[in-house]
Amino acid sequence: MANIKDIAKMAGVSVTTVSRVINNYPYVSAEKAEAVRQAMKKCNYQRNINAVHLSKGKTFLVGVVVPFSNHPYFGLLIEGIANAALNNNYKLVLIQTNYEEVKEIEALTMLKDKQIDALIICSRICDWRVIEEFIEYGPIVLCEDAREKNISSTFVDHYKSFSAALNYLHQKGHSRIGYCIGRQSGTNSEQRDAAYKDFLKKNSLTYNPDFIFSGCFNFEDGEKVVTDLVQMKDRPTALLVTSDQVAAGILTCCKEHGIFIPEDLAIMGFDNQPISKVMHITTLEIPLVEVGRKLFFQAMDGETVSHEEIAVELIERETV
Amino acid sequence: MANIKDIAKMAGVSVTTVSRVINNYPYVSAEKAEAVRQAMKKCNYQRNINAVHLSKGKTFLVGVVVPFSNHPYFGLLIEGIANAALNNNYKLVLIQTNYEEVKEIEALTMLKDKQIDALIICSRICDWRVIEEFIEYGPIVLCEDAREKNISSTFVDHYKSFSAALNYLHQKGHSRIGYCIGRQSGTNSEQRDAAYKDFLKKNSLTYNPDFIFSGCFNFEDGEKVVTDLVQMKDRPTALLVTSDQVAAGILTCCKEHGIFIPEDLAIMGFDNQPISKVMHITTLEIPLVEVGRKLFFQAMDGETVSHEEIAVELIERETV
DNA sequence: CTGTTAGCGCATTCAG
DNA sequence: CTGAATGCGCTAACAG
Repeated sequence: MANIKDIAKMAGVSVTTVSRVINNYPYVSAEKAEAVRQAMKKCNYQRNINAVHLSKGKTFLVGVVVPFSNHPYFGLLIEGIANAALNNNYKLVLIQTNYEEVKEIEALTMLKDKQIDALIICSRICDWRVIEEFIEYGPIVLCEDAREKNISSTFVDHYKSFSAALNYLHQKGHSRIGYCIGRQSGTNSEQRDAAYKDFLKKNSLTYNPDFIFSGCFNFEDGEKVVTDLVQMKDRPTALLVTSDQVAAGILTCCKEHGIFIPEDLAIMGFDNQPISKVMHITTLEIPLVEVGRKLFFQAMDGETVSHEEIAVELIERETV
Repeated sequence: MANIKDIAKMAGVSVTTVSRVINNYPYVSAEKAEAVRQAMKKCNYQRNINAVHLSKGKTFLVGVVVPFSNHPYFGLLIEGIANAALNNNYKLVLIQTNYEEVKEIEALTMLKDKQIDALIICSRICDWRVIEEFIEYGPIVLCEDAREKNISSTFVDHYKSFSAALNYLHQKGHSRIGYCIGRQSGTNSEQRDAAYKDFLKKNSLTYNPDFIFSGCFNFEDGEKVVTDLVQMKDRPTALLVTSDQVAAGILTCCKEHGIFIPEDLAIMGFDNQPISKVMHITTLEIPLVEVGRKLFFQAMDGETVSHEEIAVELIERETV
């Protein structure tokens, strides 16, 4: 395949001139520019982007770390990032970690390698100290409350929003409240658990470990929850479910087991995914696409560290 | 940041030797190797991957084109590709097209640019002729029946499987059968439509355009279908739904409208997504993760053109 | 086992 | 407005 030198030769100019027309620089005479364009067309010339990257020290690639890509929560986040990226001539490198630390380190290494210009971690698994070692190599952005840290983040204050949800449920008359969550570790989960425990304490309620269901990621995980629920003698009367998908699954399975919503069990979802609207699930809206967009722009602005808190909104429907 | 030359100088060897230890070549004396390793550690050396790429003419990046990433169908496909890729030291570049032709061309251009080593198109929007122009630049793999074409593909024969599903429904006593589909164009959709029309003809049934619902991608799209259904005087008695998500949405909304499944309406999904199991939806299983895996390996094997047909399996549950 | 040297393809001073 | 020369960081003949 033809390279810039070939084109230069063919057009009877220097490589510099070719480079200039490729990059739309001014100060090239019309005739030479035209000659170059002719030559390029004739050879079906395409510049080697790797050479550009090497030369410029930039790749226009941004890495995105997610545990799974086939999950609506991350799907929406990715969508937001992808759209912003594409509009800014950036491409996305998706790193699916399955929550394996090694994969996340691989992603970090890509930043160090300069294979990507910046890294967005949608859900962190590595310890903060290992992340820290990489910040000198390029912008790293987190989707969790990192106000204490010296890297940018876009996040919802899960302590605050979980508290709000809890209080909402309480004021609706519930005092036996449980919650469903994905993984138990992680900043977000820890914030929620803290909110939960503080809520309990404040209202002099006792902590019941059976009321906490972890490993709840997808619709189908709602089935396990209901299976457990059915076998409990003292069931919670309300459930805070950190994903609308799971809430939908619970709702569906409850119907099968004759558990009426919200009479027997109040359910509150999270995210305001489309499914929650169809199923009339009361939920806490999180504008994930917008979060993704913001994450991207923070990743682009490697200079300044900023922390954007995203407001959530309670959407009252029919499951509480 | 230190480069290979600095390390060479520091270790008192040549760059080649440094390169050799970096790449674990044999034939390097233990002492020199050790000296190099020391120097690398001391400088926290990291090789610039772009230089490697330029030098080798390879990027270990494979592009994946999907219309949306937050869709369970593509999510599963991506998962399969991503896992295979990661196990083979390849990274994934995700190109979300939203079914815009330009985006797909951008992806094709990345191949031409040599920014990616191969391209997997999970759902094609471009005309075949434009794809064709790019095959000289690197392996392009399609997830659709491309047996007539000179590029590799992994696919299910949608004509065959749709026919099988139709016959199954027919033999269950249905003759008023409709179907729900994502987009109407595209190889897969056309194959299905052909199967549908042939089925109708063979059984002397009349074609009713109202029985075809397009734009059905997600759970929430089931709502529209049911809204339409409710207003029809002569409803179909069975629906073939090309996505379990949509089937689940239809099922859920039907319940709300007092339409009993399968008595009033039989529903058959596609893919055998987890949600179909929870909701007991009869479906046609497509091993998407496996499809993704195969796509990746075809993309890697740029030499040979192969076509892998994937068998589907009918999973009988309770909605037919 | 080791080093020299010539690319990989392009961008970018710096003179003219 | 133009081009020669240099560098980006690394790999891979090739010669020893």
